[in-house]
Amino acid sequence: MQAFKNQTLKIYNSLSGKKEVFKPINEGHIGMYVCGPTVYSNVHLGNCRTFMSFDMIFRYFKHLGFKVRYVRNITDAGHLVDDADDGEDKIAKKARLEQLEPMEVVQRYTVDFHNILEKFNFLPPSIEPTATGHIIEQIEIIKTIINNGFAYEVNGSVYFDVTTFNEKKEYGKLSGRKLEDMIANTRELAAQSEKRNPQDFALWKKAEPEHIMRWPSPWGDGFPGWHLECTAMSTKYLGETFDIHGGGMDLKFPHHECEIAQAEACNGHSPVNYWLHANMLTLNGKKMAKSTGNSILPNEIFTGENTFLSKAFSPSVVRFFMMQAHYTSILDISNDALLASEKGFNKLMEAIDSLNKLPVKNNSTFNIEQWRQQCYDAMNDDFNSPILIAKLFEAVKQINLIKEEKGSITQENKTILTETLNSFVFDVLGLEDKNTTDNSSNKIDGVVELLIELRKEARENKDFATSDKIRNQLAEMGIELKDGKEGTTFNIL
RNA sequence: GGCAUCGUGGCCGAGUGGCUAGGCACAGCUCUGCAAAAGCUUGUACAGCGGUUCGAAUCCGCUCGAUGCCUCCA
Repeated sequence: MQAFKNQTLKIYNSLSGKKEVFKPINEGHIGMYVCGPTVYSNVHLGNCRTFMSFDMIFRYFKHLGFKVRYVRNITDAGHLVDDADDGEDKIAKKARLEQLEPMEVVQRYTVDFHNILEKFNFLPPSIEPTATGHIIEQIEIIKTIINNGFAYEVNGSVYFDVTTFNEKKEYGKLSGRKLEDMIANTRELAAQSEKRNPQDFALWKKAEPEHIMRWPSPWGDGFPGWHLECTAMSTKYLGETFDIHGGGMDLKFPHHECEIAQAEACNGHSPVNYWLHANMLTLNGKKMAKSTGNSILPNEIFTGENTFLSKAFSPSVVRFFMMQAHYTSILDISNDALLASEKGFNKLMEAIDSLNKLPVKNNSTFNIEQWRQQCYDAMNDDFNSPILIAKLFEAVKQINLIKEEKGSITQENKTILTETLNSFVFDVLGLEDKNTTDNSSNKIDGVVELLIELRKEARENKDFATSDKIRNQLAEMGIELKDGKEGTTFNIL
C-alpha cells in the first residue's frame, strides 16, 4: 500500500522557516535522523515529548506506506557538562559521582530510556547507534575537515574554524544568527586561549591523564566533540544528504548549526533537506530541565509519586495529552490539563470499544469518506495531531448518536470507520487501549458481568437497595456502571 | 544586551483576512426507579494601543508580558 501517492504532505522546515511540500530524495523512501538522549541520568518527560513527536511522525510515514530508515542515536561520550570545550564529560562525571565505570552509567540509563519508551508505546528506530561505536568514523571526518582547511589542531585538540568556514559558506543559517553579531556579543570566558576564536568548537579533545573515556587518534589520546557524532552517524547510515533531521528546539543552536557546518566542511554540501524541531514541554510555565530541578520523571507520573500532580496518570493518557498539542508549540503540563485529557481519552476509547456492537442499517447519516480525508488532511498539514484528534471526536459523536439510534451507518461504512479509527488512534498516534488486557482481568470482567446480571434482577424486582448496593460498592472499587439502552456496561477506572 | 518564538473564552489547546476546531469544566433539557453514562442546546474568546482594508483575532508598527536560545540540556 502506497497511500503517500495520493496525499500531499506539507512540513514546516526550520531551515527555510516555511511549510514546504515534502518530497523525499528517493520516491517512497525516507531517511530520518533524530538526536537521541545523552544517557547520564533518567530520561525526563521533556525528552519524551520530543521523541514522541518524532515517533508520531515516523508512524505516520509508515502508515502512508513509506519505507523509512529512522536513526536515533545514543550519546554515550563527548557531551560535556560545562562550557562546550572546557568541561567534564557528562557520562564521566556521573561515573565519578556514582563510582561506576562510565559504561555502567551508559548501560543503566540506556536501559531506563528503553523501558520508558516502551511504556509510552514507542516504535523502535531502525538503527540506534552510539557515539562510542563510531569513533573511527568521527576521526575520519575530522581528518577530512582539516584537509579541507576548516579545522586546526592545537596541543592535541582539534577545533573547527568557524571564521574560515563562514568566509566560504554561511554559519548560522539555521538559527538565524550572524557570526559578526555573535562575535560582538561574546561573553568573557576564562581559560579559552587555545582556540583562535571563541566561536570555534571542538571536534576532538585531548584527554587529560585522569580522563577515563579516551581513544587513540592521530592527535593523541582524546575523545570526540559532541556535535561530531551526529554528523558521523547520520552520514554513515543515511548518506551525505538525507531527507529529515529532527531534534528538540534547544538543539538548534549550537548543536544543529555545528552539524551543518561540519557536514558542509567535510562533504561540500548541505546534509539535510528538511529540519524539524519539536518544541519544549514546560512545567509550571518553565522549561523542564534536569539541571534546574524543574522536571518530572515519567515513572513519577505513572506511579503518582510526585509533588506536581494529584494522582497517577497512565502512559497513554500522557501520550494523548501530548498529541493534543502541535509538536511545534510549547506545551505546558499541569494537573488540570492531564485530568481533562484523561477524560477525553477515556471517552475516545469507550467509543472505539463499542464499535463491534454498533448496529448497522442500510443508510448512513455520516459522510465517512469526507471525514476520513479530513483526518488525512490534518496529518498532511505538518502533522497536525490536535486537528486529527478533533476529527476523531467527531467520529465519537457519530458513534454515540448511532448507539442512541439517532443516527445510522451501513456495514460498509462501519468497516471504513473502524479501520480508519484503528489506524489513526493506534497506529499513528500510538495510543493503547487499556481495555485490551490480560487473562486475569478477563476473569474480573466475568465477575462484573455476573454482578450486573444480579443487579438487573434486583432492579426488575424493584429491590433498589440491593441494586444500589452493587452499584455503589463497585464504584468504590473503581468500577463504574453505565445503564444504556442496550443494557448495562461498565468501565474500570 | 543580542537572536527567536509566542500571548486565543473558566482551564488545555487548533486555526483562517469575512463562513469563527476539539477536549475538559459549567448550566438547561432528554433519557433513567434514582444517579452515572450518553444525546441535544446555550456560552462568540483571540494581551493593549494605533495603522492597512469594505472587513482582522488573522497583515504592519509600537507597548506590555511570557518563554526559549546565546553556556550543558529534547
